[in-house]
Amino acid sequence: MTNDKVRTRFAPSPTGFLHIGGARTALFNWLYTRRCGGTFVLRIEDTDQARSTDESTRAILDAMTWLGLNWDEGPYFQAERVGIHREMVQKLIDEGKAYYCTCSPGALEAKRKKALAEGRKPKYDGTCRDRGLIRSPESVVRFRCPDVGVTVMRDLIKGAISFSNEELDDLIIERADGYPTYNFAVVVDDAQMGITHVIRGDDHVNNTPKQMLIYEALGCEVPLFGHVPMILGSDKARLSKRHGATSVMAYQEMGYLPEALVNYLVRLGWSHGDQEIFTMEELIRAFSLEAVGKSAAVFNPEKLLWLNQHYITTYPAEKLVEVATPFWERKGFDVSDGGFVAQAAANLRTRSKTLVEMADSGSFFFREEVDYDPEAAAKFLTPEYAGHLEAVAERIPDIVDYTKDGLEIFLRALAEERGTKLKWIAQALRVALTGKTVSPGIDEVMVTLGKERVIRKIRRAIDQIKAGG
RNA sequence: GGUCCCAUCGUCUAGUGGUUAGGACGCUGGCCUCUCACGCCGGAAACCGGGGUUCAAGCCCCCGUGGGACUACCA
Repeated sequence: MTNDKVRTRFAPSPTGFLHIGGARTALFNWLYTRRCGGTFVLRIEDTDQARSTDESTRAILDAMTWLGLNWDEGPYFQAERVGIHREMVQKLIDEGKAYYCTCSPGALEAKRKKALAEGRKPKYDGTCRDRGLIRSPESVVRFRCPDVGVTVMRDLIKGAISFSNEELDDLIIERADGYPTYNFAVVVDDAQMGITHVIRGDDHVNNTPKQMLIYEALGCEVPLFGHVPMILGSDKARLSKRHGATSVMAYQEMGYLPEALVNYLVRLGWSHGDQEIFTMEELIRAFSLEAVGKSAAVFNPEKLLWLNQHYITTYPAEKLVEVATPFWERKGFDVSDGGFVAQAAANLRTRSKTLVEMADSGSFFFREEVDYDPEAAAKFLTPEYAGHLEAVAERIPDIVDYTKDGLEIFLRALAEERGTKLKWIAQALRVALTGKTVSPGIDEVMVTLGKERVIRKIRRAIDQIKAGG
């Protein structure tokens, strides 16, 4: 499978953030390339001067970096390459394979509408095809498409697809402003950059025959194509903002781990037997385009959440601290004690689906004053439990084995001594220490908080009981 | 409208002519248990329809139906 001649590319247009669909396309390209030991090129398709922004370019690069999708060449900027594009346009004109056209957009639009209304196909009628026009300020350049014959694409994912050339249009390859259009620029750039495998979204399938014809007209070798299926929203419509977050970086902000997103995305449309969890190394070894499915997939946030929780619970401790810290910092907490943050994260990891959730549910670790949940307090911060709390606070200084196991033994013994059950003491303590009836194991919480903080919190809870009467 | 693509549990999918149609998320019953999670054991849940081909079809062929993409001087 190793083939270091393989050259792939990811070519986003910088008109917005990197979205989920683009990320998966980039991921498939990346995996395929790494699997082959080839070269992954990044090219920014910014020929649409009006919509492209530097901010978008930076956001796309950031997102790819966050996901771990490094590129070997680039980023190249398509707009900087217009010289080459124009040269190639001129070459086609000189060879009679392209021609100037002065049909106005308005006239074209009218013809399209009329054709549609009459049930005919809205195809360029070839008005300027043989007029032998020369360049003028309002002229565009059209590619002369053969009107007979068949173009067949052997897609790496979808298999052979054939198109009858008769259906193809004399598409515009250079606009009146002198900039190339997508279908032309992409061919010139891919050819010139020696791209061997074009892996992209399957919304490009219908563009492919036109592009293949341009490769041939240019005298360039046609690359191999692999069209990956779209990602849909829950209503089966193409994934968009109204289905929720679609920007990759939005997931970082919501407390997702890049490993989770990568793992989720790769399984959308690709599978390897029954395996659900993959490391990057495993993916690189197992990935293949043949195993990519042909049908569109619906984005399922629940499964992403499950994977995220899986990665949070299994992340190496040091990395977990690293990614979790900013979320507490953002809430204004003191995160200077790395060991303390690490313990808090360790206590919370199995019960957090996202880092945001982890930061929220673990706020009590960082707050001196406990925020008592009214219902919890009403139930457990009562005179009935004050004695238990008092006993715990009094005995803590003398506990030698202040560990999870040691505390469990201590609390059980105390419960027996006081003629109650562990659960009642645990719940009262839980509310005293965390303010809630739901938290990590009470012994773990006590260990993480440390004797002093625990005693202070218990005292404050007792005061609260006395005050509340 | 035309061209092209697609079709197994609600969702992601395994399956390449003979399977009790498997796994995962979610849902759900139970166990574990100081709460909540985690974990473990169990359950409900699918081959879009109709014709062929074949001894045998989820798998092959045809026709429907449904969904999607494209049909720009956007990419």
